[in-house]
Amino acid sequence: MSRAAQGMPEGSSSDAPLSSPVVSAPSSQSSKPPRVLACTLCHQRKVKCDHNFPCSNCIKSGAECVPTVPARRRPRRQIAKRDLLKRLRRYEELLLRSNINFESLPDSSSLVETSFSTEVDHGSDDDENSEPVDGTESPSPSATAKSERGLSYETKSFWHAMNQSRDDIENQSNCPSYEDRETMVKKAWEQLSGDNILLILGSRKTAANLSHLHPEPIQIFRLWQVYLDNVNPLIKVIHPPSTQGRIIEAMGNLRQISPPFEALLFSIYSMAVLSLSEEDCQTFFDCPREYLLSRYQYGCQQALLNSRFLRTNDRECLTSLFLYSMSIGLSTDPVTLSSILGITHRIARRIGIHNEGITRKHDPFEAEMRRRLWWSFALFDDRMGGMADFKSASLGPTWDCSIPLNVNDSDLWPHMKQAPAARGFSTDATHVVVRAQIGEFIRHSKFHLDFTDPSLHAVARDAQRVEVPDLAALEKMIEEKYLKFCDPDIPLHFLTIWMTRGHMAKHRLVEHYWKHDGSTPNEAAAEANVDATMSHAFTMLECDTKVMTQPTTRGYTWLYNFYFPFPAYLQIIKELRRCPVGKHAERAWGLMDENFAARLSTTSTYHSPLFKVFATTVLPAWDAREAALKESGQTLTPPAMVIEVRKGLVQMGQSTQDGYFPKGADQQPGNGTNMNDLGFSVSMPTSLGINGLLSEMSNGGHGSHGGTEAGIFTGLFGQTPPEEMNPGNWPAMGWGFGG
DNA sequence: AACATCGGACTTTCAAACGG
DNA sequence: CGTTTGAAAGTCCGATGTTG
Repeated sequence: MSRAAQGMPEGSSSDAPLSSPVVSAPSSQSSKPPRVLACTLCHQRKVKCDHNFPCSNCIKSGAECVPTVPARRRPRRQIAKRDLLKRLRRYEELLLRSNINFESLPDSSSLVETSFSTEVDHGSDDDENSEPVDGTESPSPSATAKSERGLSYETKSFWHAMNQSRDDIENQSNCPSYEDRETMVKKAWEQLSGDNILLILGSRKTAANLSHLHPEPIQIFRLWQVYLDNVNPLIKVIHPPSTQGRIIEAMGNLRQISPPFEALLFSIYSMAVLSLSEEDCQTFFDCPREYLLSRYQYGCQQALLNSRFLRTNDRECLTSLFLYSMSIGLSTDPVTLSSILGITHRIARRIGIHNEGITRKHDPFEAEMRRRLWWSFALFDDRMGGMADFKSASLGPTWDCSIPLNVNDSDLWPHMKQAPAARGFSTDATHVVVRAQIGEFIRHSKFHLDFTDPSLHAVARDAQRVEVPDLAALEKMIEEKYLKFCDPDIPLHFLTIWMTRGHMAKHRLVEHYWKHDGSTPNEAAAEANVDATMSHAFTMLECDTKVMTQPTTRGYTWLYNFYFPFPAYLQIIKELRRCPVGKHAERAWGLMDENFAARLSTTSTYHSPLFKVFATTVLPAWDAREAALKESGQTLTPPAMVIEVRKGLVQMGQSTQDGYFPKGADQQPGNGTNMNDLGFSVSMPTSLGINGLLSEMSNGGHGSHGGTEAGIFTGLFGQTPPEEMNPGNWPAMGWGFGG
């Protein structure tokens, strides 16, 4: 056995890899060739690595060869010294007891204490994320802030409470304070778990070098520009003026980026690619969109692992996790995504970005970025929760994070002393502020809570702002305070105007269902109900079509792919089945046809279970209309939507004569479908197709009905045989559609 | 038989201690 | 400030287990 060769990086000399060599001693200025570490897989498997990239082992096993970055060297442990001194003191005691004379060390007991403190200091040595506790971990008790509504949402500190009752004896001793103990306990947990807790995105013992996954500098800049154009205006979780310089700096040395910032970079790339079309990706990057997306999402995963994101206190790391979650949103199912968002939610709450009391302890810039992140997260989480039939998503009354300020990016700067005043006109942040305003109302509203968690009514009552008593008042306020200042010629403003109006219509529709459970006193009232619901549904479709057909807002559709207006379709189809040639029919078919053309007609695939559900919802309504008109001797040309849908069914190998609900249509295991291709926005396993669509209905708007109606629709359809999905049966199945 | 896992012997690195 | 020390980091052999 040639042990002499062990530990020698054999590939480190002439045959060093062309890319991704890892320098283990960056501080060294010597001309020594950089040390190349074994790749993560060889390291983990404890086998000889040839130090090439990719290495022969990885090539052989078909694994991705990920170079290792050297672990941060931990300071030496002081514990041995402490043990020695402790032991020495014990032996001295024994000598004393045995009446043996000896020369004692001067005050060895104090030395023990000293070294104990030293040990505490070194306890957290290796945690890259153990950045200074910035007030987020253990809020000072004196600062238990009351929110502007008089309610305190900040929790008491158990450790501090213990400290309050500390007796004098303990005060006099050299015992660490309870706050110190809290830190010690936390650090001990970190030491105990090491890096083996990285269970979510995989686990590895060593950090990976990701420099080879970054695009070329010019492409980094292009992706950043795409992010600024398409993504940032809709969520505002990154502050461009202060981030751009850091990106340029990072481009200079991609190997020295801090893990959280690297995660942020990859999340920016991922979101930028998400917002681009296939053609754009080919034109700008000469690569398939799918390839770019998975490459940068993989980079983001690895960077998050390097950042130890599960233990992070870093707002930017959390931002990366949020953006990463969004970027996978269109290619995974809502249940999985909702679970991942659950982790994000837990981290966010641990950091305290939902809590105004904690947020206000930060400088105005950081506080504002925390609010923007929380609101974007809460709205998205709520949307995904709704689609996953998870009723207790983020949008509830149990937190007090303020609405982001309506300010321009140039009004904010890191370490600013005074928070900027909100502008009285439209700004860079208007879109997110309007979304938050609606979310703020919805999360306290009775109809929302009745559909999510009625036990929170008392909390909502205490916190509800009186100045916005109902949806009509909210709509008026939003129109006058924000939309009035929007210029429809500016794409973002155009989007803000029409999406807001569409979402308001959706909330009115939901509220209507909540108020009117189907029992109407007379014919006239029933007619008025139908008129109202149809009017809301029409508005939803009109607004959605406006946005989806506007070429200048094409870059923004990535977000609104999550919001297919299925509630409108269901409401309209239900009414058309009831009354195929009624007063609403003409307009209804026209609007659905236009919306279908804007949302779905470009699809080339008809193999989705969601398409089947859509088809089997629409076609019976058209057949009913045809039959009714035939009776009166009229003939009709079917709208393009009906022709397309029929064509799609034929392509699927299903004849309409076989019935609209082919056997097992929704029961094929593992038949995942990317609904983005259909404009439905999510990919989901077949078995989730119906619920997903239903939650689309439940949540077709603003992401404000987390789990609201989803459960109701699931209750209606979740376990029912396909035949019972006939919209004609809806009213009989427990939920009042007003019929 | 081929491949994967992992204990542990061994080497390398470098922060801290030491000594002049 | 150069040298020494020794703990931490890194390498990978070879025994053993698993799989096809």
